[in-house]
Amino acid sequence: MRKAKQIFQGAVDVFAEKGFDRATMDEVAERSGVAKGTLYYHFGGKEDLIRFLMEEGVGQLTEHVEQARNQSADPVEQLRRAIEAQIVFFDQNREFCQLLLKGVWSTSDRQIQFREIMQKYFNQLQEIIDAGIAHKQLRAMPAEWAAVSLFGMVSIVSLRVILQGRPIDRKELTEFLFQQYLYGASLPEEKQGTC
Amino acid sequence: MRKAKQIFQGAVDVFAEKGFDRATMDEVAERSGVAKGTLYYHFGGKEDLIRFLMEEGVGQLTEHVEQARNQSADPVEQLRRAIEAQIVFFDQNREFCQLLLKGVWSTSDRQIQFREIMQKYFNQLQEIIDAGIAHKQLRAMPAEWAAVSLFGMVSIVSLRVILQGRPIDRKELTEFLFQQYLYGASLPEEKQGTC
Amino acid sequence: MRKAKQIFQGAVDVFAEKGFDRATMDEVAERSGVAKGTLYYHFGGKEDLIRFLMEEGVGQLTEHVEQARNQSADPVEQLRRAIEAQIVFFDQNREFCQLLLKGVWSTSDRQIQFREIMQKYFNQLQEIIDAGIAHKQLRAMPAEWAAVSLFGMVSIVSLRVILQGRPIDRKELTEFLFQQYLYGASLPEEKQGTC
Amino acid sequence: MRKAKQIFQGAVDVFAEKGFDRATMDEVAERSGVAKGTLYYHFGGKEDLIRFLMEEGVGQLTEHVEQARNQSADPVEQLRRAIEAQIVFFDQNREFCQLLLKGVWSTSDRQIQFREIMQKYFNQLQEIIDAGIAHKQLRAMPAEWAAVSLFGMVSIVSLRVILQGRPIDRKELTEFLFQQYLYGASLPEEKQGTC
DNA sequence: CATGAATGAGGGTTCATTCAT
DNA sequence: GATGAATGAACCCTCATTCAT
Repeated sequence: MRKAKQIFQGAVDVFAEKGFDRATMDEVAERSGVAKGTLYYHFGGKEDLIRFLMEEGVGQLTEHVEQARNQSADPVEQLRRAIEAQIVFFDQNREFCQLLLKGVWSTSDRQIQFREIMQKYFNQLQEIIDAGIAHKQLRAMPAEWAAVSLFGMVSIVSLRVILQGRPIDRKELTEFLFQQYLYGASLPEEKQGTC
Repeated sequence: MRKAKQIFQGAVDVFAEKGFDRATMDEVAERSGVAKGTLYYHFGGKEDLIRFLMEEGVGQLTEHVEQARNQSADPVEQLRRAIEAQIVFFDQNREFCQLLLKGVWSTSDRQIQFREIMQKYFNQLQEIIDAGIAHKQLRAMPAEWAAVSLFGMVSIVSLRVILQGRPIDRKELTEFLFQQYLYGASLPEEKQGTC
Repeated sequence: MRKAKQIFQGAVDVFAEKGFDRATMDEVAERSGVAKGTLYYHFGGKEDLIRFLMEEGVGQLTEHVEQARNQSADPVEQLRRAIEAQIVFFDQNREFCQLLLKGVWSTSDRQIQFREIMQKYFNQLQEIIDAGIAHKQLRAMPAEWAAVSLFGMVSIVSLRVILQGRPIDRKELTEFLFQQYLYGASLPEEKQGTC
Repeated sequence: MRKAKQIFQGAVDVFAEKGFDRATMDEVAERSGVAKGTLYYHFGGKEDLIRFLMEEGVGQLTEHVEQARNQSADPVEQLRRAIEAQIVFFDQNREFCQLLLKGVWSTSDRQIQFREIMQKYFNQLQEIIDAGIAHKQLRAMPAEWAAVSLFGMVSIVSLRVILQGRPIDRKELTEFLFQQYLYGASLPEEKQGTC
């Protein structure tokens, strides 16, 4: 089982750097420190390896966010923690972050399985949003769109920062995205009226 | 020049369907209705063709949004029109929409040139946002993040709908995203205080 | 079309020498004097190439025997000519002869298609035998077995001689096999009784 | 020694089904119910295993025919019994039958060793034929060709029947082949003259 | 004796690119 | 301008063999 772990790490690195199609199994093997045959001893092939990577990674992300979320019962607070947890996870797993977003937009053969894999994660966000709506803390809106747009916002900005190679100021980014998502871009004063 | 147009269309289709790496020049030629040699007569090669596609497409998108934006002087109204224009453009150019988002996440070799290509578009969004901040209609925030997160939200949700194969209700989607982006997910009542 | 001919020749040589499975496409290309890619430009792949070879070769053999046979109306004479024609053909196409017999015994995936290909040839032999039986020149017997056993006798002995690298004495071998097939191994005297 | 027996059986099955080259040591191990390493503990390698299989099998066949033959002193009767014994053996060892015939036509590397292995068997047939000629029961003919053509006839027809998956009617097939080999395809009446 | 994880040379196939026509 | 036959580097994968346990 030692080698399987090595392969996982090496594969994430290579796939993140080169993309799924341009990455070669040769390079995965080399970067993992195992022989090419070993890849095929542990995984069925390239596509199988990719699927495993995505499932494993999204599983970890989901669990990570789940834990963060469960530390509060308040939907809005859960939202903040979920955003923060996603940012932290992406920051800690920069390669996987790239991998994930590549997977999301990948070829339609893979799109289907990725969509299934991602669904677990989206469902979790939807639960939070639905709870927020039920508690009258969030306005009524299509929960699916709301979840997807949240994911889009958070990940696209996170990745942008990651790709610039800069360290992420997690607090600052969380705060920005939380504010943005919850209260939007308009001036608070304006919203709160001229009483 | 007739052939070049054919190639453009065929290439967009094929690349959108298969992704940049899985699409073959053979298939591009076939779908374009030209011989393979002709591709190389008009374009330097695969990467050159891809770059041309992206520049051309993003140019069209930018121009499309630019026009929509210029119909109003009010930054907030410009924002609404920009969002709507992007949605309309994506809806009218579904293949290119997929292409664009694939390009964004593509291999780091291409990422650099794509980032440059996209910059024109982001700049435009930033201008609007900066103007909004200057006019005290939007709250102060990092304009780059604001632009990127807007783009992320709009495109990720648009693509999601497109991929589901459903027709887009442009008005409804625009309204949702505009509201979401400007006022966020929280209840308006709460924001507007208890006057 | 020039290259296709080259490939045919090279492929027959290599497959005959190494067998279908041990022969490599690399070697076929090299021996044909074309690049490896060219093989795949002209043929779908290894299996396709093999199938083409067999069909083409058996077609030629069948036609060759057909012509020889048609020079006489007498079934027994046709039989003699068919045997001779097969021996001549094998002697002239020693590589293909080996190929053919390898194909016959090959893996069950290929066995099916080979059996179909061979059927054309067997049918021809059966026709001759059936005619002989109808004309009371041959004894009544299951025509399929008779055809197959004829083919087995002729080819197995031919190949044995070919593999020993000796030149075939076509007349002598034809005579032996014709006598053997028609009158068997027993003494003519014995058969013709002690009148 | 238990394992060696298991391997023998599994190997015969797999090699007969897939052919020597397409069969893998993995599958032999699996079908034998032993670990892959065990194969290499008992046999030197794949080629060694193949050679062992062939020698063992041909040895059994030779012995089987030897016994049948020895039950009569008459060369012609010996011939009949030899044919029958070969058919019975093939029928009882269908997998080996396929294996044997695959081996005969195999790659020239193996052809040499197979030819040596088969020689024992051919020698036996030649002995019978030579005795028949000496006793004036068979006509004078090259004993090698006579033996090889006998083998070819019997085995090619036997395998044909086996591959069709039909049960062999041993008596009927023996009779046909014996008649065919001894008296040929021509009408007996014609042969026995018009006394 | 027996095992099975690990290996890496080698095979079939793909595909961007070239060039003679 | 346009073509398509030809190319060969590079890829994914297989499988006989080894060796530490």
